[in-house]
Formats: sequence, C-alpha cells, structure tokens
Amino acid sequence: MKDSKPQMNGSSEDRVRKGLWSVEEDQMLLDYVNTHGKGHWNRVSRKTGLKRSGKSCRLRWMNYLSPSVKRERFTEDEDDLIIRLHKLLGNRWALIAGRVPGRTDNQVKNYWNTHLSKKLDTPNTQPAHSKPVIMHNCSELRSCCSGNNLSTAPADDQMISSDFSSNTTCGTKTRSVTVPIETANTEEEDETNIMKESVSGDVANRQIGALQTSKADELRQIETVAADAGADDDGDHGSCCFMQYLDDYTLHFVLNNNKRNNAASATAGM
DNA sequence: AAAACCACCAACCGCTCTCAT
DNA sequence: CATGAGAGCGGTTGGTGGTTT
Ligand SMILES: [Mg+2]
Repeated sequence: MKDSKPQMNGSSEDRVRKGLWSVEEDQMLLDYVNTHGKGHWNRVSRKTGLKRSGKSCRLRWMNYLSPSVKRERFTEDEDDLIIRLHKLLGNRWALIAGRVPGRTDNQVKNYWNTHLSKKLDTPNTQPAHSKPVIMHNCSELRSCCSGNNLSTAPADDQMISSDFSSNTTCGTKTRSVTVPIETANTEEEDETNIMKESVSGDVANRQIGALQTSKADELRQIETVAADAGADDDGDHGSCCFMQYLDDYTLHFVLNNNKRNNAASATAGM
C-alpha cells in the first residue's frame, strides 16, 4: 500500500495517523462528508475506519478537500488584496481570508509568511506628508491583568504587546476617525462592517501631546483613558487609536463591552 | 555522488470561543 | 453558575523537494 511515512506517534502506531494525507485517506474523508455531511468530525474515525483525529479531519476538509478551496496559484490581485487587508487587520488571518474568496486562513497565513511579508520588507511605505496615525487594536485590553497566563510564558508585559505588531499606518484626518474594532460576531464579518461599526459603548478622548515612547507607558495611558470611557476592572474590551493633528495627538478610546444582550448596563455596582 | 542547505507550506499544537445542558 | 464537546484561531514545526556545496 501507500505506506508513505506519515503515521507516527510514539508507540502504538495503530491509534492515530499524523502528517500528510494520502489520497486514500482523502477519499475516505470525502466519502464520509458526502454521505454524512460536514461537522462532527470526531465521528469520522468511528464511522469509517480512518485513523485520524477529528481535528485533523476538520482541518483537511476546510483547507483542502472542500470544493470551495482554491488550489491554484495566488494572483496579483489576491496579493494586493491580502496586503491591504493585512495592513488593516494585522495577523487576523481568518478575518482576512473571509474577504479573499476561495482562500483559507491557513493559506493566507502561509502565503503571507513565505512570500508577501518579505516582499514588503522595504519599509518604504510611509506617507511622507501627514505622519501616520498609529492604530492599536486594543481589543485584548481586558483592563488590568487577570493574570492566568499559561505555564510557558513569563506573564509580564504580554497584555497588548502582540497587538502592537498590528500597528497600522494610514493617513487620516482628526475628525471622525473610525477604528477597527472587534465586532461581536454578527454572522457576517465584513471589511466594511469592521471599519464603520463600533458596536456600542462609551467613548473617551484625551489630548496627549506627544506619543509615549514605551509600550508600558502607552499602556498606562490607554488604561486611564479606558477608565474615562467607563471600563471597569474586569473583562472589559475596547479599542483605541491615536489621532494626529499637527504635532498633537489625541487618544481616542471606544469601550466595547462584550455583552450584546442588554443595552441596559450591568454596571449597577460601581 | 552525497551531504548540507534552504524554501515552502500542510499540518500540528495549545489555546479560546460558543453553545447546549 | 458549571461542564464539556465541537468549532475555530494563529503561531510554529517538520517533512519534502529543490538547490548549492
Ligand atoms: Mg476565504
């Protein structure tokens, strides 16, 4: 048979296969989906004899077998689209892929990492005139650490640092800047929605003069403005941006409490 | 001829989110 | 409120196939 190689895990090779999928395995999964439909991937190994985890089956379907997945080379139009979306959204691959027909998050991510990010490395991309507005996606700003960072990571500054990698530059005027903000999943994720919808919540602005020079300082600053916007200490989300006018910056913070349910606030206590 | 090197990317892993009970 | 299973996310890796030494 096609005992390629890829089984493997440690001891009992009879349990679950890993690694690349063979055409026979693909066919088994395809058959399963045709008769039972997609979903409930853990049942696949029980119904068919396929020695794959449910997780692996789901991934294989979503990224390759599904007829909606394009397999041909990326076009220049796609390059362009992905670059623009990445500028806007950072490494939110699923969101980006949602706007690129036929491409999955994994495809977009791989393609970005191996082709586009390097191609773009020439940091020539600064809009000379009005200095860039720095937009932070602070959706992770669950005000003040609830700690519980896992084992391997040295908790410390982690907080929003990863979001700093998604800083975006764009020319913007001071008035009515809209900010990408984590939408509370309304079925449809649209680039357009992301850009103009700020859900609900309170807003605070503070004129801050110059930008802070360290992330830590900037975070403190954001937190104080977040507090102005009504963020309390537990689990609140928000987004912010820095709006530039001449030499002066204004920190604009939008509180985005996750509760979509009752507009009536649960803020009773404080 | 073979070893060392390298680019690519499918798939894995650890984790979070969501929803049903 | 808790639990748990399924779905989904994004960083990372290891196998593969091509190229250089
Ligand atoms: Mg897509």
